[in-house]
Amino acid sequence: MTARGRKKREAVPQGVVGRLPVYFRYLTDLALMGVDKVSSAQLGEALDFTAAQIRSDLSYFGSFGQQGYGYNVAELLQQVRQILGLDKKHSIVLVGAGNIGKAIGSYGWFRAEGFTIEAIFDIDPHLIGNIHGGCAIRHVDELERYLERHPAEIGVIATPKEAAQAICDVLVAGGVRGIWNFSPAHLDVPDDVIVENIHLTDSLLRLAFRLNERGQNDED
Amino acid sequence: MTARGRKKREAVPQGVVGRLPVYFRYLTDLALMGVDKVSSAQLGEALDFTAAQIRSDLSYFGSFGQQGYGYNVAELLQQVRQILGLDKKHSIVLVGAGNIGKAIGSYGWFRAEGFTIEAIFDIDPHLIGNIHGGCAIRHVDELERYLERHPAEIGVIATPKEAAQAICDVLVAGGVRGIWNFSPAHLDVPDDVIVENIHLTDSLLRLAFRLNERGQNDED
DNA sequence: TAGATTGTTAATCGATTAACAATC
DNA sequence: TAGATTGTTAATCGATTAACAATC
Repeated sequence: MTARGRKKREAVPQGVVGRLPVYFRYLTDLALMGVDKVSSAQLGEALDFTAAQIRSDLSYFGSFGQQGYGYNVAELLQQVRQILGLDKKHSIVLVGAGNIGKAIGSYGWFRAEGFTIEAIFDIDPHLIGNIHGGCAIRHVDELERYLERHPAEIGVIATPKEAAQAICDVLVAGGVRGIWNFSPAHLDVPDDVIVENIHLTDSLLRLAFRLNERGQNDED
Repeated sequence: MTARGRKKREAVPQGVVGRLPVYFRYLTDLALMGVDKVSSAQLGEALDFTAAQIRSDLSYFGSFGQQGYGYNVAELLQQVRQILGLDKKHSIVLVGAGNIGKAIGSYGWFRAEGFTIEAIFDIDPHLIGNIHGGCAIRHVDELERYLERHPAEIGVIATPKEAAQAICDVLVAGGVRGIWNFSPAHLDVPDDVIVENIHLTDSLLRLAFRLNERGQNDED
């Protein structure tokens, strides 16, 4: 196989998918700092992974390095961008204009990486019409009709738990292919829709557990 | 060993820790719905885990079920609460009063589960003195002195990336035992401090990858 | 060339699952 | 009691790591 080619077609393991964004973040930093080469050993050192794991992860997607040299930062970054799908544009509709919704709507990084928030919806009549990041807030009742005319790739759910599944159903019926879920609800979707969860409460509970666990063991 | 006893002392695997909050969330729902018994098979069905995995996870901490019956919901919930450390109070200082900080400060669930936000800090002079969830916002320059007088268990970092490591260092020097990090920075901390990250950008990139991956394979 | 580092294979490690004796 | 379901052991599966031939 020639270098750069896409390789295996088996689903990429969870762990690899989890590490790709970490590589992306760090390579972006290196590029910004003007570093132009990096070895798997150096990457591993900086990110607390083994060098073997990094090489193994990257080899899922092709051969991006050179023996005796390592990886060219700019080139590897470009490859990781492509692997992540950042060479394409991504359209987003955002449901829920509370604090979380506002945080997402105003985070410039997304736009810089090709994610565009096309529309924002909320149920609160007081918010309707407000402009947020160049986007007028519409009433959530219009979501269904909006999606008929303006298909979107990603739906963001930043609503209370109670509303989440119903909104999810509307988004899926409206044709979104991925859901970014900030509510603590466990969403039911068809197999061909991808759900990525940000469960704040779960995260805090994991922290609480680790703190508690440490406390338990210190008692010995 | 008698039932309910704590068992092994090896560090609990990542995967188990990740699932505990899911069990907790679902058991809370069941209890609220007035369900009083549940089997590992039923839990597995609802949560997309195998029954064996659930029994295996729980057995890290003790024996909470009864052969031929299953688990008493209220009792198991109580046990999981204790395992997660929710029977104790947790004090929090929050740094960064932007949208994310506001979202955390105003989320009632935390308080209900024993997490108390003791103080909020920001660098913006315009925000200082504002009251948020019963908490006045202080200038971040006061953080160090504040922690000397009021030790806290958890520090939340909801600042821009650039400020994150410096704030983290102050929090750690001030004695916090855990960091809940919302910035995209990779934080360096001593071994005895626990970091739990919420990397929004990584999460969106994982979603983008899965969408892109599906697209690639559909082309065949 | 000599030194360095890749991509990959084989060995290891750990986590998940299947199976079942124990027993409510 | 008969039926059901636990907690745990052994088998399986998958992911990580170590090692090294290939080669820049």
